[in-house]
Amino acid sequence: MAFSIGELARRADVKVPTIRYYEQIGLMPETLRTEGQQRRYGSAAVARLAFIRHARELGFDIDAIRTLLSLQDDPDQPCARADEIATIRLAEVDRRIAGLQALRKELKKMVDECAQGRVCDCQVIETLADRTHSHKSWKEPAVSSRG
Amino acid sequence: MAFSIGELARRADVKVPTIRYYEQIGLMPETLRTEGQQRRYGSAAVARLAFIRHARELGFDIDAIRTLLSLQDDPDQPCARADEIATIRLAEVDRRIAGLQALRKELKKMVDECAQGRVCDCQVIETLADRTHSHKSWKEPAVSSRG
DNA sequence: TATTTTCCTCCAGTGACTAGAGAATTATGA
DNA sequence: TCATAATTCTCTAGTCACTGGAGGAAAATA
Repeated sequence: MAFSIGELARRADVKVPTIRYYEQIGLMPETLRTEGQQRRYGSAAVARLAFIRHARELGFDIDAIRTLLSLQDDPDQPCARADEIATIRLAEVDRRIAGLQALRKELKKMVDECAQGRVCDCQVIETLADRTHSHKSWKEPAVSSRG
Repeated sequence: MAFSIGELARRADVKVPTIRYYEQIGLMPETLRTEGQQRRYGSAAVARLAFIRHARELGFDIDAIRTLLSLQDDPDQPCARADEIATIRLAEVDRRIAGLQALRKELKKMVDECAQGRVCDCQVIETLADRTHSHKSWKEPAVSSRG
């Protein structure tokens, strides 16, 4: 019932530096320390961290999670605010899916039509260079490559 | 046929500091300057910037775009490399769409089932707190809020 | 000419981590 | 009990692709 940051990391499936980062920005509370200043956690920390992780997976940003956590910490409030956050996020996800599907179509066309010849006739390059293409205001966020 | 950075920004629909940033990282070449050191561009710059912008919209990262641009600059090479980049990106997009659709389903369920009561019975909070939920390895990148 | 607009460089900040240095602490095996 | 190995500590800096501001100079307009 008092385990290390590494153990917490394993149990909640979150990296160790990420836990320290969450503590630093106030998402995770400061916790007990050993005499040697090492952090020790209990099961509540696992639950909270799992909550955060899950919310991150669902694409909520830290600020939204902060609100969600404060709601969870004070469970007698009406949940309209939590619902609102989730609803906003849902609309965002819908927009994103639509954008990605348009993107997919274009990429597919590019790849399919590439004649595997010289660059001068390459459809991939052609398509990208085509300024007559309709520009949507939608923008995809950067992709973080992870192993 | 020699316009300012602001005009280029308008023509390619890219912000002014972004153009300077692209020059700094070598995506856009250094360009002519006036006596007073102000940048001047021609139509080639518009085309190149539009190419970059379009590629970014399609979710290519800067490194991929660098490769694509070097291919475009040297159009006698085989286009297998460009095709490969686009193919990799297509697979990535497919994965992303699948992930977002799972996410969407979960969010929808959360919102639909929220009884608009107290937080203690809120489905949104419940779902997020539920550690029995199956954790996928897929992770959505952070959302940049833009106006 | 006077004013306004646009431009310049440089530096710092964003979000959500991730990685590394260098030292201290804890756990394990003989 | 001690040596060693694994883990942890703090602190700093780096990632990506920009974005914004300060303070000043140049260009465009009235």
